[in-house]
Amino acid sequence: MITIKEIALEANVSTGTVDRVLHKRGGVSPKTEERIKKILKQKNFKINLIASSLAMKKHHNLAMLIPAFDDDNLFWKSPYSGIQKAKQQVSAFGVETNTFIFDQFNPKSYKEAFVRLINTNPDAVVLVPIFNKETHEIVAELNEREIPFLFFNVNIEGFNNISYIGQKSYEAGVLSAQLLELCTDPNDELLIVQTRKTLENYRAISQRVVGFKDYFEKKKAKRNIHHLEFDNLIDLVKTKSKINEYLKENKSIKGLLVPSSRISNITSLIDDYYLSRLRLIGFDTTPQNVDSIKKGRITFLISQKSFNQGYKSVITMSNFLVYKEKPSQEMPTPLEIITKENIAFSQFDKRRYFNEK
Amino acid sequence: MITIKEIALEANVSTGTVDRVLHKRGGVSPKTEERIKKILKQKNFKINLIASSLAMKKHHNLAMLIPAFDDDNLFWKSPYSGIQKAKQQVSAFGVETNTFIFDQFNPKSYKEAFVRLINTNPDAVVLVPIFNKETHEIVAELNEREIPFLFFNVNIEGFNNISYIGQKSYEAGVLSAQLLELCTDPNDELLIVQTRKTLENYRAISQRVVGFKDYFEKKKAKRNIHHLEFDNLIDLVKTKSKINEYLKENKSIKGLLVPSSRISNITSLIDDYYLSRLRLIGFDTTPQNVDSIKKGRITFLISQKSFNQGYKSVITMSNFLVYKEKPSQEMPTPLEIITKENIAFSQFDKRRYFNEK
DNA sequence: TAAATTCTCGTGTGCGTACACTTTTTTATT
DNA sequence: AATAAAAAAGTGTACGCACACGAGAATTTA
Repeated sequence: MITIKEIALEANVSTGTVDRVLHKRGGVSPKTEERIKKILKQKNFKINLIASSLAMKKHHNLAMLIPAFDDDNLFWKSPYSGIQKAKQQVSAFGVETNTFIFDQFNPKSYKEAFVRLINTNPDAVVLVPIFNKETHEIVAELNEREIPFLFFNVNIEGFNNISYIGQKSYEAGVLSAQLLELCTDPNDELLIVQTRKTLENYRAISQRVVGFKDYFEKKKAKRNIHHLEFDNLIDLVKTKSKINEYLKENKSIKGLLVPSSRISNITSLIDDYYLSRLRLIGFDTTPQNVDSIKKGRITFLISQKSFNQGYKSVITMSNFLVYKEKPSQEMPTPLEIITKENIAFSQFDKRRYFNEK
Repeated sequence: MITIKEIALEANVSTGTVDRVLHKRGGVSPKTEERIKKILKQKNFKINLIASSLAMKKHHNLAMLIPAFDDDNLFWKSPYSGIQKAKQQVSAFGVETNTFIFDQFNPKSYKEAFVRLINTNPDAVVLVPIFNKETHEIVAELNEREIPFLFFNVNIEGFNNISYIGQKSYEAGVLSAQLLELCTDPNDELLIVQTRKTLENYRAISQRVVGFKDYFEKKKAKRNIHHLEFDNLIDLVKTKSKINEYLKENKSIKGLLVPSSRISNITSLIDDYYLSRLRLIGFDTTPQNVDSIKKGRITFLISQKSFNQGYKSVITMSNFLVYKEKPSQEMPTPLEIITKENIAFSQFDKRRYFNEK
């Protein structure tokens, strides 16, 4: 391994001068610079990132703005865990992470959390831009202060975020259509069960539905697709009877799609009698969904590996801060297909990744 | 961030003593050790891995023994790429990696490559134990020299390898059965197409077949399962007529399983007429298979993420060398389900992982 | 020739590791 | 009980490598 020292020796300068060339900090005569650059190239010098990180020890402040999770809706627990894991790792590089939590159904709490966040003077921000209007205000503030930011899990187009890390919703919908097509007959009818707009990340969900429908239209494989929409999931008795009633009346429905992470809430309401004739597809490996698929009450889950999303967001932003490494504008998460038979192997490997880089 | 220095100060000892406690190197009185441990815990001390790696800088020699790949069989290209990537990362930690290649159909070349390998005096070995008898000899030598080793991709039981990193073949077979069951009707018949014993990693392939059959037996979902076996894939004309003939005669066959990575070789022989009525499942994302699935000539691929296997093997062994971190005896790779609609998102993320650990 | 500017050097810093060395404690011997 | 010898415990510090700053040297400009 070639070190700066060796380069310096060869070029008849000190390590400091080589370092200044490496980091383009100026103050080196063109002649010397050329000479050093040539030797660097010739010897194929690569900065030792370990030593580099140790020496820098700049303190960066990375702020996260993400929704809270609770027993009722555990979806956000998983990215949160990913963030926690990444946090430990980047801390060795002098990147401190502070997480600010908001209520995903309350735009006001989103703004308030952001105010708290911005008061800590972050060097970069990772956020889940759930609310459109408020995000405009937040981004305006970030731009004014020239703070780089990236979106994760939820995307809104038209901002200068340095990256988006998350699922492509439309494509996820297409995939769910393909799977349902494969495991039903051409004449079977399908049912989409949705919850009301305000209950979830509506943009992603509706994109999934569009992708789902487009799939059949493009293939000219006409299917009769039914819709059921519920205002809430609180009045379970009413919801239950409504959905079972519907399945009773429409005997040809053989496939069910829940385009949100709520599929296990839905399947728990369906009578076993109807359940047994259905193929069921949902999204995200929430603890409840995992439980349901293990029991055979869900056919497929499409996972967005939200643990990895959280993890990757922090790592990506940290790399940007520490190494000025620009990420690609979009980093789509894999569309992982989960069934009863492979779920045991899909869990994120909780052991340390390591070394890496 | 708490440093060793601060701990030492607090405990009234030198940094050397703290270090000895941290690494259990002995030579510390129980009383002092207790005191230091208490302070470590209380202050929640975590080793700064950056500084640690820099300080160690021992030079480890990690040797790899893996099969070659060529245009005809590209399977081993992917783990090789994973190894290459990991190589770069661990090099910063003073772990050098040397790869020795052998012909996967030639036991002699396996032994020969090993002789070359052992002459470089490696500190640890990562290998693909394709040949049973020769592996016994190799392991004997490794044990005598007390060189730790791990298996990847191919497993043989009964050795003292520190870990196995790869797919669980039986479970992969079970999964393929579930998928075929889901996308065919209960009365449809199924066909398994195999190549001859010597052509591939036979152990894994037969385990997949066992898993496949067990799935239907355990569910008491009797299926008529046909078998076709080919001696080679060279006499394409003969093979082609044989397989099409068979499909012609057995009109109820609606699902096809190729339990190796050769599915695209097989599907390319099948007439479109028969292909269109079949659901097809194969293994591994070789370039040919990827091409076929994109064209819709394969329904499902079950990928073992062999890139990751290679990557993980190197990382795991490197962690063992550098940090004495014992891996679990078995590290199963995810059983990734690939379809036409999600393959674009399944490619291993080639960007740097980073920082991690 | 003095002053200003540009270039280069030397070195302390980050933090943990490991080895050579000194100090303390224990054990054995008379 | 005194002393020597051996073992155990603990100390001090050079090292890994890149980074960046203060200061000095060389060059240019006034």
